[in-house]
Amino acid sequence: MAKKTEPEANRDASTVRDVAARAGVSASTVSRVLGGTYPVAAATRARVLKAMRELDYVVNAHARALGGSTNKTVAFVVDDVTGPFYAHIARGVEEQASEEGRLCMLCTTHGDPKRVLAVVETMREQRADAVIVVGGAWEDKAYQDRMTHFAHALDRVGSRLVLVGRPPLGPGIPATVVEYDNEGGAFAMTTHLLSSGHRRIAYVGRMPGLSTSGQRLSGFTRAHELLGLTPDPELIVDGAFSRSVGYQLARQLLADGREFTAVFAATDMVAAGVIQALREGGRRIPDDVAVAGYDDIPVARDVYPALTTVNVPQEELGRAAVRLALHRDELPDSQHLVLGTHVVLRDSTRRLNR
Amino acid sequence: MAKKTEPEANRDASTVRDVAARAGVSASTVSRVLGGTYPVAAATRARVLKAMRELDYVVNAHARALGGSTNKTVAFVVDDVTGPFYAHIARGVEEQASEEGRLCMLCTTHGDPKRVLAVVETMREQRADAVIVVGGAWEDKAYQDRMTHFAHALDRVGSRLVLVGRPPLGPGIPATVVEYDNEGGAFAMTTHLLSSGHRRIAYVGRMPGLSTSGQRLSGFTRAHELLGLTPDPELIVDGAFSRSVGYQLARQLLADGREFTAVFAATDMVAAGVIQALREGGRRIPDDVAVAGYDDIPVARDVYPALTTVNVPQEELGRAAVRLALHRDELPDSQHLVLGTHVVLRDSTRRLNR
DNA sequence: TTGAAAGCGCTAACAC
DNA sequence: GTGTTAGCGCTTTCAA
Repeated sequence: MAKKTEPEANRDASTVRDVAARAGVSASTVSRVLGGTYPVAAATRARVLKAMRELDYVVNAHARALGGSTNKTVAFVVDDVTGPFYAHIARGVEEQASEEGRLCMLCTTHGDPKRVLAVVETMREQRADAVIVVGGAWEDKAYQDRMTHFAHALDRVGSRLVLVGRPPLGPGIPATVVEYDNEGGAFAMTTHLLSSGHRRIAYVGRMPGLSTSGQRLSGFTRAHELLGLTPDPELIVDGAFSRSVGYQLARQLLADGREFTAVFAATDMVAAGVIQALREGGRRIPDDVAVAGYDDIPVARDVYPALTTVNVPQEELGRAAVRLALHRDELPDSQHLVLGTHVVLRDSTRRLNR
Repeated sequence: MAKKTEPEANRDASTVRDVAARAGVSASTVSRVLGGTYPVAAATRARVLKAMRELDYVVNAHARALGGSTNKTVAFVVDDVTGPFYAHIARGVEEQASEEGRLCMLCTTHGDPKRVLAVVETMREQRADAVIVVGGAWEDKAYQDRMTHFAHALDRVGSRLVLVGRPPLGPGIPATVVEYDNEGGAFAMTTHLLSSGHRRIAYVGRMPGLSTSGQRLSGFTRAHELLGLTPDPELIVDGAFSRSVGYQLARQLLADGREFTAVFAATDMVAAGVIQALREGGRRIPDDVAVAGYDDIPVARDVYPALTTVNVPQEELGRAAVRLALHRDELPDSQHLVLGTHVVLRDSTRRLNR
C-alpha cells in the first residue's frame, strides 16, 4: 500500500502554482506578494498569504537563484573549524553574512592545497556571492597561479574571492584581501622579549613555505636586527601549528640541551604544548623560561600561567571580509585592508633576572 | 567607457549551450558528459571536455538542483561555532557530509530559540538534504511543537530533521536523533567523586529548562540517591555554559562561605572558569577542592591541573547525524542512536583526605 | 492591479 | 550515440 519513494525525492512540496490555484490568482501574483516589491491589492495579498499558510508553502531557493543570478550565499573555506582561531573568524563571517541576508557555507580543507582548489570550484558552481579563504597561503608558484585563476573565474560569474590573513595575489587581480599586521605583531612581541633582557629566544613552529609563518619569523628577525642581534638558527625549529607539535618540539629542545630563556611560539596552540613540555621538564614559567604565543585565542587565558600573546582581531577579520566583498562597488578603494595587532601581556613572560 | 555592472550580476558565465555550440554538439550531449553516467563517444566527449576547459565552464548548481530535486547540501544549525564542543561536532558533520558528496551550510542561532526556527525555515527553502540541529533543547511546549511542525515540513520536501544531543520529539515524528548518554556520564562522574570520599559536591552551571542540563543534573542526583544521599540544594547553582559564568559562580560560592570539597561543573568551559576562581581564592586543586567537567574538549588538557571530565564523542555525533539522515531508507531502525560517554581521569580530582 | 508567456541552466524522456 | 523536446519553480517583461 505504502508507496516507496526515493529518500531525496521532493514528495509534494507546494509550488507557487499550487498557491495560486488555491488563492484563485495567477502564479505571477503569488510571486509578487513573495517579492513584496510590487503593488498587489490588499485583499488579493491576504488571500495569497492565507493560501501559503494553509499549504505550508516555502519558496524554492534554487528556482529563485536560477532566475535572478544571486544566490545569497557566502562561502567560508578553512583548514579546520576546530581550530579556535578559525572558529572565531568563522563567527565573524557568519554574523556579518547573516546581517547582510546571506547564508554561510562552510568548507574545510585540512590543510590540503588541492582541496582548497576543489572547494573553490564547488563554490563557483554554487554561485556564492563571495568565497572567503582563510589562513596562510602556500608560497608556491603553481598554487598562486591557480588562486589567481579562480579570482578571475569567480569574478566572471559575479562572485568574489576574499583572502583573509594572507597576502594579496598581486595588483589588478580581482580579489578582496583582509590581512592583519602579522609581521608587526611578531616584531612587537620579540621586542618585548628582547627588552626584557632575553637574548636566547627559541622560535617554535616555523613552517617553511607558509606565508603566515614567514611573516611572523620576519618580525622576529627584524626585532633582533634592530638591536644588532642575530637569532640563533639552532633555536628556530620547524613544525605545524598544533599543540602536540609544540609539545614535541619543546621536549626536543630540552633533550638537545639547547639554551634559551624564552620561547616565542608560532601560535597559542603551539604555546600550550610548549608550556606542558617545559613544565614536565622541570622549568618554571616565567621564572626559568618566558613563553609567548600568537593569536590570542581563549586557551591563552586557560593555560597556566596565562599566556602573553599577540592579539589578532579574529571576528573583525571575518566581518570585514564579508562586508568588503559584498559592498565592493561602494568601497572600491578598501579592497585591501590591514587590521592592527597588539601584544597582550599576561603571566607567562617577565623580565629576565640573571 | 567602463560599464557599471551590478555586483551580483552573472556577467557571462558560460552555459551548457555555449559549450555545446563550441563543441559542435547539442546541450544534452554536454549534459551527458557532465553526468558521466551515460554513454558518449570518446571523441565527442573529448571535444566537449576541451570546450569546457576553454570556456572555463562550471555547472550551475542551482539549475541542477532545480531539475533533480536534491541539492546535495546538509545544514548544520548551532548556537555558536566558537564553542569547541560544537566545533568538534561540526567537524564530524563536515567530514561526513563531504564524504557523502554533500556541501555543508553553517547557521548560528546564539541560543535564541526564535532564530532556530527561522534558520530551519531557511533550510527548507534551500531544500537541504538534512537539517542538523545541535545542542540542548528548550523544554518548552511551544518550542517543541514548532520543532515537530518542522520535522513534518522538512519530511514533506524530502528533507530530514536531525536532533543531536537532545531528546526525541516523540514517537512517529519524522526526525533522526543522535544522542549521547548524558545522564549516564554525569552519573558515572558523580559516582567517581562520591566514591573518592567527597560528600559535599557543588554542581555549577544548572540551566533550568534546558534538556542537557536536566539530564546531567539527573545523573548527579541519581548517583547521590544510590548511596542514600541527597545533594544539598545550596550547592547547586544556576548559570549558562560559559567560562565567565563558571568563574563568577565559583567566586560567589566562595564568597558565600559554602562548604564543598568538590565541584562538578556543567561543562569543561565552566570548569575552566571555576578553576581560575578557585585558584584566585587560594584553594589548591585537587588537594583542597576536586574539580570535574563535562564534554572533554581540548581545553580540558590545557587547564592546570588537567581536568577530569566526561568524554563525549563529538566528532562521531556529527558523523552519525549525517550518516543516519542520508541513509535513512537503508537504516530505518537506527534513527535513534545513543552513543556512550565515559569518565576520563586526569589531575583535577583525587581521593578526599580528611 | 493582474494575467499570460518567456526564460533562467540543466536533466531526462523520447525519438532518430 | 546523439539531437529534440519538455519541463523543474520562479521572476519578469509585456499586455490588458
